[in-house]
Amino acid sequence: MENSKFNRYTITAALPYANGPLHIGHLAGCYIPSDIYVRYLRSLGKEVAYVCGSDEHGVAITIKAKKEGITPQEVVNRYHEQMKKSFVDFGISFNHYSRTSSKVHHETASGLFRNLFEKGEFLEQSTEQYFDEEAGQFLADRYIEGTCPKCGNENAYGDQCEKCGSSLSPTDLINPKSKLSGNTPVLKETKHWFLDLARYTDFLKNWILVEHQNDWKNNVLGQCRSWLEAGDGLQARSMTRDMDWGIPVPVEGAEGKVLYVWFDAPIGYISSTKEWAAEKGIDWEPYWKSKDTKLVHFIGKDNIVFHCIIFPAILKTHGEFILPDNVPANEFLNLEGDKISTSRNWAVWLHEYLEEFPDKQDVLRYVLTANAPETKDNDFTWKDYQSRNNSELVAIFGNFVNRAVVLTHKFFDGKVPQLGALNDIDKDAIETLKAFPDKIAASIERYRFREALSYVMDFARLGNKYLADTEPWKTIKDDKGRTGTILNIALNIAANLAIVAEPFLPFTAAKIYGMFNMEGLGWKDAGNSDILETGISINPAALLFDKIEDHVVEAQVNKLMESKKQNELANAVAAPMKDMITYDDFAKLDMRVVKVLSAEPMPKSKKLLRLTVETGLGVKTVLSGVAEHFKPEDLIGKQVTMLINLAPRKMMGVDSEGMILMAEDRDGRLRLLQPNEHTGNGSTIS
RNA sequence: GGCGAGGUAGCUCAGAUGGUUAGAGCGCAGGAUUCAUAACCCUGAGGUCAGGGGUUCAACUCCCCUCCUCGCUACCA
Repeated sequence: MENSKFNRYTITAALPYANGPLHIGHLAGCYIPSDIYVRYLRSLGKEVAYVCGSDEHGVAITIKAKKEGITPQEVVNRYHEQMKKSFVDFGISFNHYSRTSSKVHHETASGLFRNLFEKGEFLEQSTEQYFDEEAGQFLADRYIEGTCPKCGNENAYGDQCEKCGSSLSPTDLINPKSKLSGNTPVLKETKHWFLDLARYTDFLKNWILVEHQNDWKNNVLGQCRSWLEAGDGLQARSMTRDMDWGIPVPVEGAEGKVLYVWFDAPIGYISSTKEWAAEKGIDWEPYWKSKDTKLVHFIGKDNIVFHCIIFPAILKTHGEFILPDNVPANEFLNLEGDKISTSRNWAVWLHEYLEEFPDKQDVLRYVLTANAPETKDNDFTWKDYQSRNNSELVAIFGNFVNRAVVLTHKFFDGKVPQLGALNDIDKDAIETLKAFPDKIAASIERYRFREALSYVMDFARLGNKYLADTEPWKTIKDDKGRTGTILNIALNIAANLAIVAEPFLPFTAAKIYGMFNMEGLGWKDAGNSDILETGISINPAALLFDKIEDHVVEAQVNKLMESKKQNELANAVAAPMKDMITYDDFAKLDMRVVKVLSAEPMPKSKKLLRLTVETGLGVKTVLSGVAEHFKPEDLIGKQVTMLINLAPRKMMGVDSEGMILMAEDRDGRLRLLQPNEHTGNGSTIS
């Protein structure tokens, strides 16, 4: 929407989850884009509240705490401080960085819940959940472990199996065990409060798919469409959980229950704004309730549903709040071709980066912006990092500023020389200079930061070209006045460059401001060719960027390869032995050697093959999830091992009458188990 | 399989509402230059715009089908 109708801005960046340090994916996903946007707005002189904070609730944190033998509060305290420091270190310029364990946030979130509750917005539903009788509490999905019904992994969680990636519900698990006591949990009834999202479907469809069809990003609209237009519509979502870590549900009869972390997290933006306003002694409400406030949520694509569907539904229902004008979600950043992963240590950690690349925050900011995953997943590679540093930041940007300053010191004693008569080259350069700020601004306002940044580089190129065309090192020999004119213009290009680069490269801009003794300048000054007054002294040139040598990035790649090796080593440990069983348990299994008669892909399935086998007791049909490992012709005619007395199970409309046994390698590859010589079909195995 | 997002020069990516010889940066090859961190500046070579149909005077851009990648979702008894 047009900015002219807005008098203030509330800009939010996704609350980072306080269970680990920050990495480059976090920066690229939402903190750098939001920071660029905010710095630009401030440069324009706009009123901005840029808020964020640590997301400290949720089960994952309680599990981590338990594992380390400390309290959840101790876990979040550790990461809250570390993340907060990383943001400061990288120049992410929040007005306020809060945390969801704060008092203000507890009050705000329960207040909002209470408001919806009193309006009768929640559906109260009782469901059966696993309960640990010894610990006396209901178990979150993640607190239940058991055997994955799909791959047999004994350590699958109640919500998903990390080995085969299936998403599960706790009742799917075989032999569920409580992670609290190790006991088998029992099913017990529990009551929860659900937000009936289906009621907002029409409103959301109109608001997102009609009103914002032209100004929201494609990937965001697509995700919303897939939720809003799904066959069975929006499902009611429980806004409460049985847990003791979080914000207590402020309703009678809700003892031992807390607000769902995704209910309370976005409200953290409001709480953070409140804290900031209170410190500043101003009213927070206009930032969330005035129609002339522009609210923008910067997030990663994993958060789209919460920020475009659930949170707006909550705000809308409350009635007093404004809705986001835009939710410019980024896609994901990969690292050297692989998905970034905290648990696999496949990441570039911000705190480590700064230790190894001190004072190079802007280089990372630059690379992550130039290659930001704005429209699709992108890959960060150290080679690209090096190349962008050396051939763009050093060779174009840094080099230009350095040339202008060095020449000025060489020929004019470090004082801005006087502007004389202008020729066509000068006039063209000044014209081009005037046009850049608007061009860059237009891209920023459309959330196209990589494009905006490329214009900033073009601006630096203009400076280099101007020097190459005018050749002041030649004119100095017989025309000092002309040389002065050239350098005056070149220095003013550099000064302008600092202003438009500031949102992207704040540390570098500050260095240039320091070199030129510039103060109090903003976007409104950009485009003028007389920012630097004649006669003022500028400081000696200091290099803005340094070349990065091959061995430096090679070391980084090696470091990553090392963690990959460590992971393989960790995975190389064979799965632990299952519980002891008796011979009788074993004897119940009827395993046979069978021969595959036919095999064909199951229509409409990626993973299933439909096999018919001769069991010696007749032909049986088996559906086997091996289509990604074997072609039908790899199996036909082969003898394999089969469990034949497994109860039939219908899949995709076909009864599967047993299970083909496979060996699974640690890399997930499957192998057939075959007798070493031909054996009669139906031979027993014991 | 369903839904969503992508598949454009060696690499990373741009290409509103369809319209002249499809663009940029990097890399590469020539040239020019020496103020500058051998950097800058100029020129050039590279693409049947995943593939196949269709609509149109005209399609990278619209429609249909197929293939590939990624995300969510279902199916590994």
